[in-house]
Amino acid sequence: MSDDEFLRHYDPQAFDRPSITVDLVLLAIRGGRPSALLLRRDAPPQAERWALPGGFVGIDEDLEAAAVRVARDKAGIEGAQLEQLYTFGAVNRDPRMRIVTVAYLGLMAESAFEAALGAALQLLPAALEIDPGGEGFAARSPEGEALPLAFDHAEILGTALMRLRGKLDWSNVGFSLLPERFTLRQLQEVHEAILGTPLNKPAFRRRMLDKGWIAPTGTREAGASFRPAELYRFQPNT
Amino acid sequence: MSDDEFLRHYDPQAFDRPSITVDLVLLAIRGGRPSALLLRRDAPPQAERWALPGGFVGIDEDLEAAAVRVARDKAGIEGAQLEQLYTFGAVNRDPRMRIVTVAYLGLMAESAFEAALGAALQLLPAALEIDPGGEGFAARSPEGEALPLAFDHAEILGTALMRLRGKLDWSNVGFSLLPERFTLRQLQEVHEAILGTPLNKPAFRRRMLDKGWIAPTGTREAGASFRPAELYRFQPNT
DNA sequence: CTAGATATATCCATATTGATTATAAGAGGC
DNA sequence: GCCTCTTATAATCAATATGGATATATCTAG
Repeated sequence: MSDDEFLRHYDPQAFDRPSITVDLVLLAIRGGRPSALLLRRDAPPQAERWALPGGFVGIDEDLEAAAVRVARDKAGIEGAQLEQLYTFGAVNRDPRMRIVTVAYLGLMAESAFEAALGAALQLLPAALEIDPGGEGFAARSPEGEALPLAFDHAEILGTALMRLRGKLDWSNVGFSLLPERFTLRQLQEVHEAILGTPLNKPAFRRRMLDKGWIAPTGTREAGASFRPAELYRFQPNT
Repeated sequence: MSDDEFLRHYDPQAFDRPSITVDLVLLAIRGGRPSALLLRRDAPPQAERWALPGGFVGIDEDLEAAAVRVARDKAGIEGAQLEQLYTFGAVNRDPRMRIVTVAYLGLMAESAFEAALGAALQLLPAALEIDPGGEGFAARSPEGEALPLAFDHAEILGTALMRLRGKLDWSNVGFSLLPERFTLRQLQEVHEAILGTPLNKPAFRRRMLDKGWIAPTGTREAGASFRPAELYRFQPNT
């Protein structure tokens, strides 16, 4: 069934007010690149395109509660830390009917990302390649194919990447993408993946330590064939 | 009619999906303080409390179009420059029914603010006194009385002030609050009003000029009984 | 022409940043 | 046990940005 055929059987005037959904941008740094969890649509409209996990907001459900529920039901993620991103409400963003969606951004460590992939087999990890020039990006499958995105989800993902870059050096978003204990090099790699540019190592160390956000744990990374680095943990500012 | 009495005649289950509204935070710097345009509610619920201008989003209306329409119809502001602020959707934020509201932020020069006050007589200019400590604020009438705010509109206004502070030194929000041509001292006063702290004058001048955002016009301010200052205009970065 | 007020420019001490170089600490080969 | 390799961590220096103070310029009012 094509999009056109589907729409012929759909009554867009069935309701007189917009529906409200939440859509989730669930991100981790995977192999040095920001990556999002996407679902392949198997029914029209936009069949075979890739979409963000989402769902309708219940009449007695807070927006954030709906987002947490979608994270659990569609991505197998329990107790996700979600932040409201932006609300998308263009009239024709969904061909079926008027839907306003509140996008949420969830950040997780690579291990949680892999766990979600294992728990919900329909999920695909899409690497988001940031254009060197600046604004745009491309979503690619693990095999390197460009992924066509459904509806306005490319715009939502782009907004998420911009938000991430903007908050990087004054908020704790960097730590949300790392395990509880991490080395300074891992932290720097996360920053570099988000910014898309290499950073100066000593200056980065100094800035991070001076901010007072991280505390050494006294333990060191294991399994390296060279000098192991100190493990730090995130410590909200006093 | 009290709120309780009103609610007894209201059926909160009349509809099965949330309604969507836009609420507008219309700000200017007035007499050295951030000030917002508010409307006094004359009917329950929350009668006699002060509310942000707002309205329902039409089924065939983009979110931003609805915000522009509300700015025109309820505040007499034509062609407002509005930026989406945040979406508030707590289940009980409105006692009548489930309403999700998308808040928009509009900045204007003091002259446009005064013009709006003259055009829509129901509007009240509320000065927003930022608590010295940090987060909170108080809304005061021109006579200095504390204004009780309706629904969650205090939270919305607080979010607007935080957004304004956050964007101040890397975006053009400062210029949106000034007339087309302005002196460096006016620009500094706007920044000080938003931050709530005095700023170093030579350092402020240097930073603003170095950013390349402003260009001298060659004309000078008039009517001063002392040396007139150069008038600058905003020039988006090349 | 002078006084008063404010704009604008200059100067210096200090903090921050980019970049390079030096030292420390572990693993593994011999 | 010692050497080498690799990376972590520290130290150093120059360049830049910032806070604060002072000096100079330019207007109005009288």
